[in-house]
Amino acid sequence: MDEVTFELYGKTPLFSGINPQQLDKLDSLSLVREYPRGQWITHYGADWPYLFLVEEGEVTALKESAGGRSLVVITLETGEVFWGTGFFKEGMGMPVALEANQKTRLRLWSREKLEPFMISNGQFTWGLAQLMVERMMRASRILEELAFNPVAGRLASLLLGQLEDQSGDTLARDLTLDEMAARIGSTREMVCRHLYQFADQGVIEINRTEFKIMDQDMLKDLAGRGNP
Amino acid sequence: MDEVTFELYGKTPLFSGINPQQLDKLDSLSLVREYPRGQWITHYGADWPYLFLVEEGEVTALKESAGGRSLVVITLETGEVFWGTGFFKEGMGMPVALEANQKTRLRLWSREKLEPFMISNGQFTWGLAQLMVERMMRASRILEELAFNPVAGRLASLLLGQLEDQSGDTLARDLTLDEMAARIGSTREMVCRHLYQFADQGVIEINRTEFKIMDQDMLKDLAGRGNP
DNA sequence: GGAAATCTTTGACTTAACGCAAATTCCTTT
DNA sequence: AAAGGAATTTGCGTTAAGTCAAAGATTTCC
Repeated sequence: MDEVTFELYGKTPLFSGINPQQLDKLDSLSLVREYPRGQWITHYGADWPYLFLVEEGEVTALKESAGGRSLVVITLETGEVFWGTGFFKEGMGMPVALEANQKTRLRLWSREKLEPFMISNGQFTWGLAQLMVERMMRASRILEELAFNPVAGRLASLLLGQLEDQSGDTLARDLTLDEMAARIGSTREMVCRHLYQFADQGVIEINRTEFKIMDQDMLKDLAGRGNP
Repeated sequence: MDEVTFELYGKTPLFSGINPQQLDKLDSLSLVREYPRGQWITHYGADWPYLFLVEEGEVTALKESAGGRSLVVITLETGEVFWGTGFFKEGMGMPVALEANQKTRLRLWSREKLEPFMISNGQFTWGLAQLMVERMMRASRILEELAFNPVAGRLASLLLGQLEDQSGDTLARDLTLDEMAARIGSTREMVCRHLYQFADQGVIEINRTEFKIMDQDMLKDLAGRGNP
Protein backbone atom coordinates (compact mmCIF):
# COMPACT_ATOMS: atom_id res chain seq x y z
CA MET A 1 0.00 0.00 0.00
CA ASP A 2 1.17 3.49 -0.88
CA GLU A 3 2.60 5.41 2.08
CA VAL A 4 0.73 8.62 1.31
CA THR A 5 -2.54 6.76 0.92
CA PHE A 6 -1.94 5.01 4.22
CA GLU A 7 -1.51 8.33 5.99
CA LEU A 8 -4.66 9.70 4.40
CA TYR A 9 -6.62 6.69 5.64
CA GLY A 10 -5.37 7.44 9.11
CA LYS A 11 -6.67 10.99 8.96
CA THR A 12 -10.08 10.09 7.54
CA PRO A 13 -12.67 9.32 10.22
CA LEU A 14 -14.33 6.58 8.19
CA PHE A 15 -11.06 4.65 7.80
CA SER A 16 -9.11 5.60 10.88
CA GLY A 17 -10.85 3.04 13.09
CA ILE A 18 -10.14 0.10 10.79
CA ASN A 19 -7.40 -2.36 11.78
CA PRO A 20 -4.35 -2.74 9.50
CA GLN A 21 -5.37 -6.11 8.14
CA GLN A 22 -8.83 -4.95 7.16
CA LEU A 23 -7.36 -1.77 5.77
CA ASP A 24 -5.11 -3.83 3.51
CA LYS A 25 -8.13 -5.75 2.34
CA LEU A 26 -9.98 -2.50 1.65
CA ASP A 27 -7.04 -1.10 -0.19
CA SER A 28 -6.84 -4.14 -2.42
CA LEU A 29 -10.47 -3.68 -3.44
CA SER A 30 -10.00 -0.08 -4.52
CA LEU A 31 -9.13 1.49 -7.81
CA VAL A 32 -7.66 4.89 -8.57
CA ARG A 33 -8.73 7.33 -11.23
CA GLU A 34 -7.53 10.75 -12.20
CA TYR A 35 -9.57 13.56 -13.67
CA PRO A 36 -8.25 16.73 -15.26
CA ARG A 37 -9.60 20.09 -14.16
CA GLY A 38 -13.15 20.67 -15.38
CA GLN A 39 -13.87 17.01 -16.18
CA TRP A 40 -17.18 15.42 -15.32
CA ILE A 41 -16.76 12.50 -12.96
CA THR A 42 -20.36 11.42 -13.37
CA HIS A 43 -23.55 12.97 -14.65
CA TYR A 44 -26.95 13.70 -13.20
CA GLY A 45 -29.18 10.63 -13.41
CA ALA A 46 -26.31 8.24 -14.08
CA ASP A 47 -26.07 4.90 -12.29
CA TRP A 48 -22.69 5.34 -10.67
CA PRO A 49 -22.00 2.63 -8.08
CA TYR A 50 -18.93 3.95 -6.28
CA LEU A 51 -17.85 5.06 -2.86
CA PHE A 52 -14.80 7.30 -3.05
CA LEU A 53 -12.10 9.14 -1.17
CA VAL A 54 -10.67 12.35 -2.60
CA GLU A 55 -6.92 11.77 -2.53
CA GLU A 56 -6.05 15.00 -4.26
CA GLY A 57 -7.89 17.91 -5.81
CA GLU A 58 -11.45 19.11 -5.35
CA VAL A 59 -14.85 17.87 -6.43
CA THR A 60 -18.15 19.72 -6.58
CA ALA A 61 -21.55 18.06 -6.53
CA LEU A 62 -24.11 20.11 -8.40
CA LYS A 63 -27.59 20.12 -9.82
CA GLU A 64 -28.42 21.82 -13.09
CA SER A 65 -31.73 23.26 -14.22
CA ALA A 66 -33.26 23.32 -17.65
CA GLY A 67 -32.70 27.08 -17.77
CA GLY A 68 -28.95 26.73 -17.37
CA ARG A 69 -28.86 27.63 -13.69
CA SER A 70 -26.96 25.42 -11.34
CA LEU A 71 -26.83 24.72 -7.64
CA VAL A 72 -23.70 23.53 -5.88
CA VAL A 73 -24.71 21.18 -3.10
CA ILE A 74 -21.32 20.33 -1.66
CA THR A 75 -17.64 20.78 -2.38
CA LEU A 76 -15.39 17.85 -1.47
CA GLU A 77 -11.75 18.43 -0.66
CA THR A 78 -8.79 16.15 -0.08
CA GLY A 79 -9.57 13.54 2.56
CA GLU A 80 -13.34 13.69 2.16
CA VAL A 81 -15.51 10.69 1.36
CA PHE A 82 -18.59 10.63 -0.84
CA TRP A 83 -20.53 8.20 -3.01
CA GLY A 84 -22.80 7.68 -5.94
CA THR A 85 -26.31 6.64 -4.97
CA GLY A 86 -25.83 3.56 -7.15
CA PHE A 87 -23.33 2.37 -4.56
CA PHE A 88 -26.22 1.61 -2.23
CA LYS A 89 -28.84 0.40 -4.64
CA GLU A 90 -28.46 -0.58 -8.23
CA GLY A 91 -30.17 1.62 -10.75
CA MET A 92 -30.64 4.57 -8.45
CA GLY A 93 -29.70 7.55 -10.60
CA MET A 94 -27.37 10.26 -9.34
CA PRO A 95 -29.22 13.20 -7.76
CA VAL A 96 -26.23 15.43 -8.58
CA ALA A 97 -23.46 15.58 -11.13
CA LEU A 98 -19.85 15.42 -9.93
CA GLU A 99 -17.20 17.62 -11.46
CA ALA A 100 -13.47 17.90 -10.83
CA ASN A 101 -12.70 21.52 -9.96
CA GLN A 102 -9.01 20.92 -10.31
CA LYS A 103 -6.81 18.05 -11.33
CA THR A 104 -8.21 15.39 -9.05
CA ARG A 105 -7.33 11.87 -7.99
CA LEU A 106 -10.02 9.61 -6.51
CA ARG A 107 -9.75 6.25 -4.84
CA LEU A 108 -12.91 4.33 -5.71
CA TRP A 109 -14.69 1.26 -4.43
CA SER A 110 -17.44 -0.31 -6.49
CA ARG A 111 -20.59 -1.63 -4.82
CA GLU A 112 -19.92 -5.05 -6.25
CA LYS A 113 -16.54 -5.31 -4.59
CA LEU A 114 -17.33 -3.59 -1.32
CA GLU A 115 -20.78 -4.95 -0.46
CA PRO A 116 -19.46 -8.22 1.04
CA PHE A 117 -16.97 -6.26 3.11
CA MET A 118 -19.67 -3.93 4.38
CA ILE A 119 -21.96 -6.75 5.37
CA SER A 120 -19.19 -8.52 7.25
CA ASN A 121 -17.84 -5.33 8.82
CA GLY A 122 -20.61 -3.63 10.74
CA GLN A 123 -18.19 -1.17 12.30
CA PHE A 124 -17.29 0.27 8.92
CA THR A 125 -20.88 0.30 7.70
CA TRP A 126 -22.00 2.05 10.87
CA GLY A 127 -19.29 4.66 10.32
CA LEU A 128 -20.56 5.17 6.81
CA ALA A 129 -24.11 5.59 8.08
CA GLN A 130 -22.85 8.28 10.44
CA LEU A 131 -21.18 10.05 7.58
CA MET A 132 -24.40 9.81 5.57
CA VAL A 133 -26.41 11.49 8.26
CA GLU A 134 -23.96 14.38 8.33
CA ARG A 135 -24.43 14.84 4.64
CA MET A 136 -28.17 14.66 5.12
CA MET A 137 -27.93 17.49 7.62
CA ARG A 138 -26.14 19.60 5.08
CA ALA A 139 -28.83 18.95 2.46
CA SER A 140 -31.39 19.78 5.10
CA ARG A 141 -29.79 23.12 5.85
CA ILE A 142 -29.72 24.05 2.18
CA LEU A 143 -33.37 23.07 1.88
CA GLU A 144 -34.30 25.21 4.83
CA GLU A 145 -32.54 28.24 3.47
CA LEU A 146 -34.03 27.88 0.02
CA ALA A 147 -37.50 27.47 1.45
CA PHE A 148 -37.48 30.20 4.07
CA ASN A 149 -34.55 32.53 3.56
CA PRO A 150 -34.39 35.27 0.93
CA VAL A 151 -31.37 35.67 -1.30
CA ALA A 152 -29.76 38.30 0.93
CA GLY A 153 -29.92 35.90 3.87
CA ARG A 154 -28.46 33.02 1.91
CA LEU A 155 -25.63 35.23 0.70
CA ALA A 156 -24.89 36.33 4.26
CA SER A 157 -24.79 32.64 5.27
CA LEU A 158 -22.37 31.90 2.48
CA LEU A 159 -20.03 34.66 3.60
CA LEU A 160 -20.19 33.46 7.19
CA GLY A 161 -19.46 29.92 6.07
CA GLN A 162 -16.42 31.05 4.14
CA LEU A 163 -15.29 33.06 7.12
CA GLU A 164 -15.08 29.91 9.21
CA ASP A 165 -12.44 28.50 6.87
CA GLN A 166 -10.27 31.60 7.11
CA SER A 167 -8.59 33.34 10.00
CA GLY A 168 -9.19 37.04 10.63
CA ASP A 169 -12.09 38.94 9.16
CA THR A 170 -11.05 39.17 5.54
CA LEU A 171 -12.23 36.76 2.88
CA ALA A 172 -10.19 36.17 -0.23
CA ARG A 173 -12.43 36.43 -3.28
CA ASP A 174 -11.76 33.02 -4.68
CA LEU A 175 -15.21 32.51 -6.16
CA THR A 176 -16.66 34.39 -9.10
CA LEU A 177 -20.11 35.91 -8.75
CA ASP A 178 -21.47 33.08 -10.85
CA GLU A 179 -19.94 30.54 -8.51
CA MET A 180 -21.33 32.31 -5.48
CA ALA A 181 -24.73 32.45 -7.16
CA ALA A 182 -24.61 28.70 -7.79
CA ARG A 183 -23.99 28.10 -4.10
CA ILE A 184 -27.04 30.01 -2.97
CA GLY A 185 -29.41 29.29 -5.85
CA SER A 186 -29.50 32.71 -7.47
CA THR A 187 -27.89 34.75 -10.24
CA ARG A 188 -24.67 36.75 -10.52
CA GLU A 189 -26.59 40.03 -10.77
CA MET A 190 -28.47 39.38 -7.56
CA VAL A 191 -25.28 38.44 -5.76
CA CYS A 192 -23.60 41.59 -6.95
CA ARG A 193 -26.48 43.79 -5.90
CA HIS A 194 -26.79 42.29 -2.45
CA LEU A 195 -23.05 42.49 -1.86
CA TYR A 196 -23.17 46.22 -2.53
CA GLN A 197 -26.25 46.53 -0.41
CA PHE A 198 -24.30 44.93 2.45
CA ALA A 199 -21.48 47.38 1.76
CA ASP A 200 -23.91 50.33 1.85
CA GLN A 201 -25.12 49.13 5.22
CA GLY A 202 -21.54 49.03 6.44
CA VAL A 203 -21.62 45.28 7.00
CA ILE A 204 -18.76 44.48 4.63
CA GLU A 205 -16.16 46.29 2.59
CA ILE A 206 -15.54 45.21 -0.96
CA ASN A 207 -12.44 45.45 -3.02
CA ARG A 208 -10.99 43.73 -6.00
CA THR A 209 -9.37 40.86 -4.16
CA GLU A 210 -11.19 40.44 -0.89
CA PHE A 211 -14.20 41.09 1.32
CA LYS A 212 -13.68 42.53 4.75
CA ILE A 213 -16.32 41.75 7.34
CA MET A 214 -16.95 44.96 9.26
CA ASP A 215 -19.91 43.86 11.36
CA GLN A 216 -20.15 40.15 11.91
CA ASP A 217 -23.15 40.35 14.22
CA MET A 218 -25.12 42.28 11.65
CA LEU A 219 -24.15 39.71 9.05
CA LYS A 220 -25.43 36.97 11.33
CA ASP A 221 -28.68 38.85 11.68
CA LEU A 222 -29.00 39.06 7.93
CA ALA A 223 -28.25 35.34 7.65
CA GLY A 224 -30.76 34.39 10.33
CA ARG A 225 -34.25 33.41 9.46
CA GLY A 226 -35.07 36.54 7.41
CA ASN A 227 -38.10 37.84 9.29
CA PRO A 228 -38.17 37.16 13.04
CA MET B 1 -43.28 -11.07 20.68
CA ASP B 2 -46.61 -9.63 19.61
CA GLU B 3 -48.11 -11.39 16.59
CA VAL B 4 -49.12 -8.19 14.82
CA THR B 5 -45.67 -6.71 15.35
CA PHE B 6 -44.07 -9.87 13.99
CA GLU B 7 -46.10 -9.61 10.82
CA LEU B 8 -45.20 -5.97 10.41
CA TYR B 9 -41.50 -6.83 10.72
CA GLY B 10 -41.94 -9.34 7.93
CA LYS B 11 -43.43 -6.72 5.64
CA THR B 12 -40.79 -4.07 6.35
CA PRO B 13 -37.74 -4.30 4.06
CA LEU B 14 -35.29 -3.34 6.80
CA PHE B 15 -36.45 -6.15 9.08
CA SER B 16 -37.64 -8.80 6.68
CA GLY B 17 -34.15 -10.16 6.05
CA ILE B 18 -33.34 -10.66 9.72
CA ASN B 19 -33.41 -14.21 11.12
CA PRO B 20 -35.92 -15.04 13.88
CA GLN B 21 -33.34 -15.20 16.63
CA GLN B 22 -31.91 -11.79 15.81
CA LEU B 23 -35.40 -10.45 15.39
CA ASP B 24 -36.22 -11.55 18.91
CA LYS B 25 -33.12 -9.79 20.15
CA LEU B 26 -34.12 -6.65 18.28
CA ASP B 27 -37.62 -6.82 19.63
CA SER B 28 -36.34 -7.08 23.17
CA LEU B 29 -34.35 -3.88 22.74
CA SER B 30 -37.32 -1.85 21.60
CA LEU B 31 -39.82 0.27 23.41
CA VAL B 32 -43.28 1.37 22.37
CA ARG B 33 -44.84 4.80 22.69
CA GLU B 34 -48.18 6.20 21.73
CA TYR B 35 -48.97 9.72 20.66
CA PRO B 36 -52.40 11.31 20.36
CA ARG B 37 -53.37 13.14 17.19
CA GLY B 38 -51.56 16.45 16.85
CA GLN B 39 -48.87 15.66 19.39
CA TRP B 40 -45.24 16.57 18.82
CA ILE B 41 -43.02 13.51 18.86
CA THR B 42 -39.88 15.61 18.86
CA HIS B 43 -38.96 19.20 18.08
CA TYR B 44 -36.65 20.92 15.66
CA GLY B 45 -33.12 21.06 17.01
CA ALA B 46 -33.73 18.44 19.70
CA ASP B 47 -31.26 15.64 20.35
CA TRP B 48 -33.52 12.69 19.76
CA PRO B 49 -31.54 9.44 19.55
CA TYR B 50 -34.11 6.97 18.20
CA LEU B 51 -34.70 4.78 15.23
CA PHE B 52 -38.38 3.94 14.85
CA LEU B 53 -41.00 1.95 13.04
CA VAL B 54 -44.50 3.35 12.62
CA GLU B 55 -46.77 0.59 13.90
CA GLU B 56 -49.94 2.56 13.56
CA GLY B 57 -50.96 6.04 12.54
CA GLU B 58 -49.11 8.66 10.55
CA VAL B 59 -46.17 10.95 11.21
CA THR B 60 -45.08 14.07 9.35
CA ALA B 61 -41.59 15.50 9.40
CA LEU B 62 -41.62 19.23 8.95
CA LYS B 63 -39.57 22.38 9.10
CA GLU B 64 -40.97 25.62 10.37
CA SER B 65 -39.89 29.15 9.52
CA ALA B 66 -39.80 32.17 11.77
CA GLY B 67 -42.65 33.67 9.73
CA GLY B 68 -44.99 30.80 10.58
CA ARG B 69 -44.67 29.00 7.27
CA SER B 70 -43.89 25.32 7.29
CA LEU B 71 -42.53 22.74 4.91
CA VAL B 72 -43.49 19.08 5.12
CA VAL B 73 -40.50 17.01 4.10
CA ILE B 74 -41.95 13.53 4.41
CA THR B 75 -45.05 11.75 5.65
CA LEU B 76 -44.49 8.37 7.28
CA GLU B 77 -47.23 5.79 7.28
CA THR B 78 -47.67 2.44 8.96
CA GLY B 79 -44.71 0.17 8.29
CA GLU B 80 -42.24 2.95 7.51
CA VAL B 81 -38.95 3.41 9.31
CA PHE B 82 -37.31 6.71 10.20
CA TRP B 83 -34.90 8.11 12.78
CA GLY B 84 -33.72 11.08 14.71
CA THR B 85 -30.31 12.31 13.67
CA GLY B 86 -29.19 11.82 17.27
CA PHE B 87 -29.50 8.09 16.66
CA PHE B 88 -26.36 8.26 14.56
CA LYS B 89 -24.35 10.82 16.42
CA GLU B 90 -24.90 12.23 19.86
CA GLY B 91 -25.80 15.87 20.05
CA MET B 92 -26.80 16.21 16.44
CA GLY B 93 -29.98 18.29 16.54
CA MET B 94 -33.09 17.29 14.61
CA PRO B 95 -33.30 18.96 11.19
CA VAL B 96 -37.08 18.52 11.29
CA ALA B 97 -39.81 18.28 13.88
CA LEU B 98 -41.95 15.13 14.00
CA GLU B 99 -45.66 15.33 14.57
CA ALA B 100 -48.32 12.64 14.91
CA ASN B 101 -51.03 13.32 12.32
CA GLN B 102 -53.33 10.85 13.92
CA LYS B 103 -53.26 8.66 16.96
CA THR B 104 -49.92 6.98 16.42
CA ARG B 105 -47.96 4.11 17.90
CA LEU B 106 -44.20 3.95 17.39
CA ARG B 107 -41.73 1.20 18.15
CA LEU B 108 -38.48 2.85 19.13
CA TRP B 109 -34.85 1.82 19.49
CA SER B 110 -32.41 4.10 21.25
CA ARG B 111 -28.89 4.54 19.93
CA GLU B 112 -27.48 3.34 23.20
CA LYS B 113 -29.29 0.01 22.99
CA LEU B 114 -29.00 -0.56 19.26
CA GLU B 115 -25.45 0.54 18.49
CA PRO B 116 -23.82 -2.75 19.60
CA PHE B 117 -26.36 -4.67 17.53
CA MET B 118 -25.63 -2.54 14.47
CA ILE B 119 -21.90 -2.98 14.77
CA SER B 120 -22.23 -6.73 15.10
CA ASN B 121 -24.86 -7.03 12.39
CA GLY B 122 -23.50 -5.54 9.18
CA GLN B 123 -26.43 -6.87 7.19
CA PHE B 124 -28.88 -4.79 9.17
CA THR B 125 -26.68 -1.71 9.14
CA TRP B 126 -26.20 -2.02 5.40
CA GLY B 127 -29.97 -2.24 4.98
CA LEU B 128 -30.33 0.90 7.04
CA ALA B 129 -27.75 2.69 4.89
CA GLN B 130 -29.79 1.74 1.84
CA LEU B 131 -32.88 3.19 3.42
CA MET B 132 -30.99 6.35 4.26
CA VAL B 133 -29.96 6.88 0.70
CA GLU B 134 -33.56 6.59 -0.43
CA ARG B 135 -34.52 9.30 2.00
CA MET B 136 -31.62 11.37 0.77
CA MET B 137 -32.98 11.07 -2.75
CA ARG B 138 -36.30 12.40 -1.58
CA ALA B 139 -34.67 15.40 0.07
CA SER B 140 -32.71 15.91 -3.08
CA ARG B 141 -35.84 16.00 -5.21
CA ILE B 142 -37.47 18.56 -2.93
CA LEU B 143 -34.32 20.66 -3.08
CA GLU B 144 -34.30 20.54 -6.84
CA GLU B 145 -37.88 21.61 -7.13
CA LEU B 146 -37.52 24.45 -4.68
CA ALA B 147 -34.42 25.69 -6.46
CA PHE B 148 -35.55 25.39 -10.05
CA ASN B 149 -39.28 24.86 -10.27
CA PRO B 150 -41.88 27.60 -9.83
CA VAL B 151 -44.89 27.12 -7.58
CA ALA B 152 -47.13 25.97 -10.41
CA GLY B 153 -44.65 23.22 -11.28
CA ARG B 154 -44.33 22.07 -7.70
CA LEU B 155 -48.10 21.96 -7.34
CA ALA B 156 -48.40 19.89 -10.49
CA SER B 157 -45.78 17.50 -9.08
CA LEU B 158 -47.73 17.20 -5.87
CA LEU B 159 -50.91 16.28 -7.74
CA LEU B 160 -49.05 13.72 -9.82
CA GLY B 161 -47.52 12.24 -6.70
CA GLN B 162 -50.92 11.90 -5.07
CA LEU B 163 -52.25 10.34 -8.22
CA GLU B 164 -49.74 7.51 -7.93
CA ASP B 165 -51.26 6.48 -4.62
CA GLN B 166 -54.78 6.34 -6.05
CA SER B 167 -56.33 4.35 -8.84
CA GLY B 168 -58.17 6.09 -11.63
CA ASP B 169 -57.79 9.76 -12.42
CA THR B 170 -59.64 11.32 -9.52
CA LEU B 171 -57.95 12.55 -6.39
CA ALA B 172 -59.81 12.75 -3.12
CA ARG B 173 -59.23 16.16 -1.52
CA ASP B 174 -57.82 14.93 1.74
CA LEU B 175 -55.44 17.86 2.24
CA THR B 176 -56.46 21.42 3.00
CA LEU B 177 -54.94 24.20 0.92
CA ASP B 178 -52.68 25.00 3.83
CA GLU B 179 -51.46 21.45 3.94
CA MET B 180 -50.84 21.40 0.22
CA ALA B 181 -48.98 24.69 0.52
CA ALA B 182 -46.77 23.24 3.25
CA ARG B 183 -45.83 20.37 0.96
CA ILE B 184 -44.63 22.62 -1.84
CA GLY B 185 -43.27 25.54 0.16
CA SER B 186 -45.89 28.15 -0.64
CA THR B 187 -49.11 29.68 0.69
CA ARG B 188 -52.76 28.66 0.57
CA GLU B 189 -53.65 31.60 -1.67
CA MET B 190 -51.03 30.66 -4.23
CA VAL B 191 -52.17 27.05 -4.20
CA CYS B 192 -55.76 28.09 -4.71
CA ARG B 193 -54.93 30.39 -7.60
CA HIS B 194 -52.79 27.87 -9.40
CA LEU B 195 -55.38 25.16 -8.98
CA TYR B 196 -57.96 27.35 -10.71
CA GLN B 197 -55.43 28.28 -13.32
CA PHE B 198 -54.97 24.58 -14.04
CA ALA B 199 -58.74 24.26 -14.23
CA ASP B 200 -58.96 27.18 -16.69
CA GLN B 201 -56.41 25.44 -18.87
CA GLY B 202 -58.53 22.29 -18.80
CA VAL B 203 -55.86 20.29 -17.03
CA ILE B 204 -57.98 19.43 -14.01
CA GLU B 205 -61.56 19.74 -12.82
CA ILE B 206 -62.23 20.92 -9.31
CA ASN B 207 -65.10 20.22 -7.04
CA ARG B 208 -65.76 20.21 -3.37
CA THR B 209 -64.51 16.73 -2.67
CA GLU B 210 -62.10 15.81 -5.41
CA PHE B 211 -59.84 16.78 -8.27
CA LYS B 212 -60.23 15.09 -11.61
CA ILE B 213 -57.15 14.94 -13.80
CA MET B 214 -58.31 15.72 -17.34
CA ASP B 215 -54.95 15.91 -19.08
CA GLN B 216 -52.19 14.04 -17.36
CA ASP B 217 -49.59 14.76 -20.02
CA MET B 218 -50.18 18.47 -19.73
CA LEU B 219 -49.87 18.17 -15.97
CA LYS B 220 -46.54 16.40 -16.41
CA ASP B 221 -45.40 19.23 -18.64
CA LEU B 222 -46.37 21.73 -16.00
CA ALA B 223 -44.49 19.69 -13.42
CA GLY B 224 -41.39 20.07 -15.53
CA ARG B 225 -40.77 16.35 -15.81
CA GLY B 226 -41.15 16.67 -19.54
CA ASN B 227 -38.57 19.30 -20.53
CA PRO B 228 -35.04 18.70 -19.27
C1' DG C 1 -80.79 23.91 14.21
C1' DG C 2 -77.81 27.52 14.81
C1' DA C 3 -73.42 29.52 16.22
C1' DA C 4 -68.62 29.18 15.86
C1' DA C 5 -64.74 27.74 13.76
C1' DT C 6 -62.42 26.42 9.80
C1' DC C 7 -61.56 26.44 5.11
C1' DT C 8 -61.84 28.43 0.41
C1' DT C 9 -61.86 31.99 -2.92
C1' DT C 10 -60.98 36.49 -4.92
C1' DG C 11 -59.43 41.32 -5.51
C1' DA C 12 -56.04 44.87 -4.76
C1' DC C 13 -51.60 45.89 -3.71
C1' DT C 14 -46.45 45.20 -2.55
C1' DT C 15 -42.14 43.15 -2.91
C1' DA C 16 -38.42 40.02 -4.20
C1' DA C 17 -36.17 38.22 -7.76
C1' DC C 18 -34.94 37.92 -12.28
C1' DG C 19 -33.57 38.68 -17.34
C1' DC C 20 -31.53 41.58 -20.68
C1' DA C 21 -28.41 44.76 -22.24
C1' DA C 22 -24.92 47.96 -21.95
C1' DA C 23 -20.97 49.88 -19.85
C1' DT C 24 -16.93 49.11 -17.38
C1' DT C 25 -13.08 46.89 -15.37
C1' DC C 26 -9.90 43.29 -15.03
C1' DC C 27 -7.00 39.56 -16.54
C1' DT C 28 -4.49 37.04 -20.08
C1' DT C 29 -2.02 36.35 -23.96
C1' DT C 30 0.68 37.48 -27.45
C1' DA D 1 1.32 47.61 -25.12
C1' DA D 2 -2.63 46.21 -27.45
C1' DA D 3 -6.33 42.98 -28.07
C1' DG D 4 -9.50 39.72 -26.72
C1' DG D 5 -11.97 37.45 -23.39
C1' DA D 6 -13.88 37.04 -18.88
C1' DA D 7 -15.91 39.01 -14.96
C1' DT D 8 -18.24 42.79 -12.75
C1' DT D 9 -21.48 46.42 -12.26
C1' DT D 10 -25.67 49.08 -13.11
C1' DG D 11 -30.13 50.62 -15.15
C1' DC D 12 -34.54 49.28 -16.51
C1' DG D 13 -38.51 46.62 -17.33
C1' DT D 14 -41.04 42.25 -16.22
C1' DT D 15 -42.82 38.54 -13.71
C1' DA D 16 -43.54 35.37 -9.91
C1' DA D 17 -44.78 35.26 -5.50
C1' DG D 18 -46.47 36.96 -1.50
C1' DT D 19 -49.47 39.78 1.92
C1' DC D 20 -53.69 41.64 3.52
C1' DA D 21 -58.39 41.98 3.71
C1' DA D 22 -62.88 40.51 2.97
C1' DA D 23 -66.52 37.70 1.37
C1' DG D 24 -68.49 32.98 0.81
C1' DA D 25 -68.85 28.22 1.77
C1' DT D 26 -68.47 24.18 4.55
C1' DT D 27 -67.86 21.64 8.66
C1' DT D 28 -68.04 21.00 13.54
C1' DC D 29 -69.91 21.29 17.84
C1' DC D 30 -73.29 22.28 21.39
